[in-house]
Amino acid sequence: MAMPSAPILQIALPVPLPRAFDYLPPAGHDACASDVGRRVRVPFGNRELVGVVAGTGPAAAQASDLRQAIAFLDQAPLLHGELLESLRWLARYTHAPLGEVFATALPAILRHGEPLPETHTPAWRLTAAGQAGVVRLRAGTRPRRLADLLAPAPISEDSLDLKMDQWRSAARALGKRGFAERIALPAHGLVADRLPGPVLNPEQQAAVDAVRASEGFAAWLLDGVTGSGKTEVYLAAIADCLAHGRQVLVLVPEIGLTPQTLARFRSRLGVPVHALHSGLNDGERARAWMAAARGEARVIVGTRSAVFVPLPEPGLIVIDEEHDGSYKQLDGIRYHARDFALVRAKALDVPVLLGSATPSLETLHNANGGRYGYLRLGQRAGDAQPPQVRVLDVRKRALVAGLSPEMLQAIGNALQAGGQVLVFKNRRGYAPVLLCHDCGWTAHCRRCDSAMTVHAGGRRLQCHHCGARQAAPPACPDCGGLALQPQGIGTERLEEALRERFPDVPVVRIDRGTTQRRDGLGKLLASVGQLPAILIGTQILAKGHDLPHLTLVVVVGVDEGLFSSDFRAGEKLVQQLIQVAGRAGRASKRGEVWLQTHHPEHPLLNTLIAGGYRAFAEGELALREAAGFPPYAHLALLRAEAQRVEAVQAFLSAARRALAAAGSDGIELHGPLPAPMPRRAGMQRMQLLLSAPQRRGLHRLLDAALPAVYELPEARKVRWSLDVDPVDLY
DNA sequence: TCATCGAGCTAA
DNA sequence: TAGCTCGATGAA
Repeated sequence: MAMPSAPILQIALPVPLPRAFDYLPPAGHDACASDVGRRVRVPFGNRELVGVVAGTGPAAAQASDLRQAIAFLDQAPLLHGELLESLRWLARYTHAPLGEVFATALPAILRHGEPLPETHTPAWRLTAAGQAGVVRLRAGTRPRRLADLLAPAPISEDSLDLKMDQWRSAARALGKRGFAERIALPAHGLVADRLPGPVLNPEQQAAVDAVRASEGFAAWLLDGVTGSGKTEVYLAAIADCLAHGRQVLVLVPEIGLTPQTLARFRSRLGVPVHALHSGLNDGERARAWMAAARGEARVIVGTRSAVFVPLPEPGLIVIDEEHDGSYKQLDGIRYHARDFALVRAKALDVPVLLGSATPSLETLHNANGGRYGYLRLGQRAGDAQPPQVRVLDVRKRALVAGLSPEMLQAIGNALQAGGQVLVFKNRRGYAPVLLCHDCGWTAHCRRCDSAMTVHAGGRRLQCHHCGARQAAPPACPDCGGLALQPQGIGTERLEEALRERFPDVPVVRIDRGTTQRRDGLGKLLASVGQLPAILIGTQILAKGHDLPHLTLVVVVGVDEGLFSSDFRAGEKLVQQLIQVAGRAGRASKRGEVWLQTHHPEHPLLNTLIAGGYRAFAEGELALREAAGFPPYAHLALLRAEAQRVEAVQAFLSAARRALAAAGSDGIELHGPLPAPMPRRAGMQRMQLLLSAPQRRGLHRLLDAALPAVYELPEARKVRWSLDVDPVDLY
């Protein structure tokens, strides 16, 4: 069809093959460099796929063997400039196919080839006749009130919902008389009311000034204890960017993006704030993404995947709670949103602000090495005082649902004094194990190497790893005995015990179910108000909502985290402890935090109590350096799973040989070893760990060896994936 | 004899 | 990854 000598399109397709595919351009088009980044529909096997043009090239020798692309889907490239180049970088860094990286970055609707969505918001405005005729409308009526609202400027339907009841019928009435009309307005054409913020304290002001003074790329660590007012620093820095006509991207952890957070940003910035998170449907996500691409969205607040929004007029990237684990994607393209945001900020030449009360050791290491600027907020905002932390030795104590008598006493006292109590236990369900007291049998998941968690007061069993559920057996399946007992404590059991002990006080358990619904947690907390109450929960409670009446935080079950084999377990435990502890005493009352443990002498606890997070982090960094762990070494984990262990073992052994053959450069290979959970959802799992002193060498080795790994015959028999910078080794 | 299932292969 | 082929198995 096309001339054999015409240039061809190199197209990245969403398939797990590490190469681009050559096509002839669609009929009537000549391929040229400006096609790069456009979406195209192409025949692939006997189906059609949507891909993105990754490049153009000279005609292959047998151009007539190539198939022809069906059509371009966009007039102009959808991916271009900085975002396109950063995504290419990400594909190289994760050693993932470019097409899959593009597919991860694009909203689902665009990935599937739908046309670009309309991003304008429906709004109402007065017509000229309306402007002139307002005075003739009877005062006090709804049409008159609406007309008065609309007189200064058009208002979006969303805002009208907030400003006036039953405005729709009034709008219809005005419309009928030709006084008002419904229009589509770009988001930035709308102005919201803007509330003034508090006066910044000197530390906050210094932080804002430092970020503002950055010329081009600069990374800033904002190290501030809970309640020190990091958000006010973000808001001031964002407002400054907006004033200079620049866009801002704000990344927040999965559970940090509450309606309250958004409302605060909206009311304080005076511009529309676009949210991008898992609660949105595909259409809403695509609209927010496109609004950013068109420069209509000025502030984008989103979770992990928001790191992929285009920023044509960038000014600043903020990463709140930068240490949070939810920034790492655990399947598919295993990117780290914080790290990718840094790469983008550098490419965009804008500052990036990393906030945390408990910075990750990677980030601290960068700050210590002078690569990141260091900004500290030492004092709590207002007159809030830091909580008092006590370690409670519960050895040889009679425990009620895992709580010692002193602890129950303390809870009682706090309630008596009119305060609220938070009980933190990082274990969902009723009990972690169901045990037969006669023969020692325990309930295990049939498809995983793990115990089933007891739920619903002992009536149901659930596997937290594969989601399997079943009714709890009435008798022991092994010996027939009736002595089945839930062992250990979960949040459900704590709830039961605390209700019994404190019958006059509301006891609220917070779990996935209660928080999944739109602002379910907010409603739940509102129902408690400021009366004495007990809140029970897992990590979910550690951040997000303000709990101003909390005077006591009780942490049960520190011990499980103290002796974990994962090298990051200590860091995670301490971060969690500090996050939870930070919930106490946010208002004028000084809060108390009690940690209950069987290991009061544990060095981790001692360091933490005596020196705080800083001391812990310095000690931990020294340990990591001595042991050759990140951030002093660079890891990559090759995982594989299959029904049969032999297949997994064979693949990883072959992969190891391929890696060794590519030259080792001081890189250590560990394994193949069984994964910490060797069987999950019926699959046998093993892994091969690569550890390198230098990042460069690690990537050189992977670049050299991975093509051979893709081609291994053993690879066909397993599902495998590579995770560069794995967060946990599971 | 036909239908169904799973393993293995290919895609430009 | 998705869709297809091919060979083995099983019910009628």
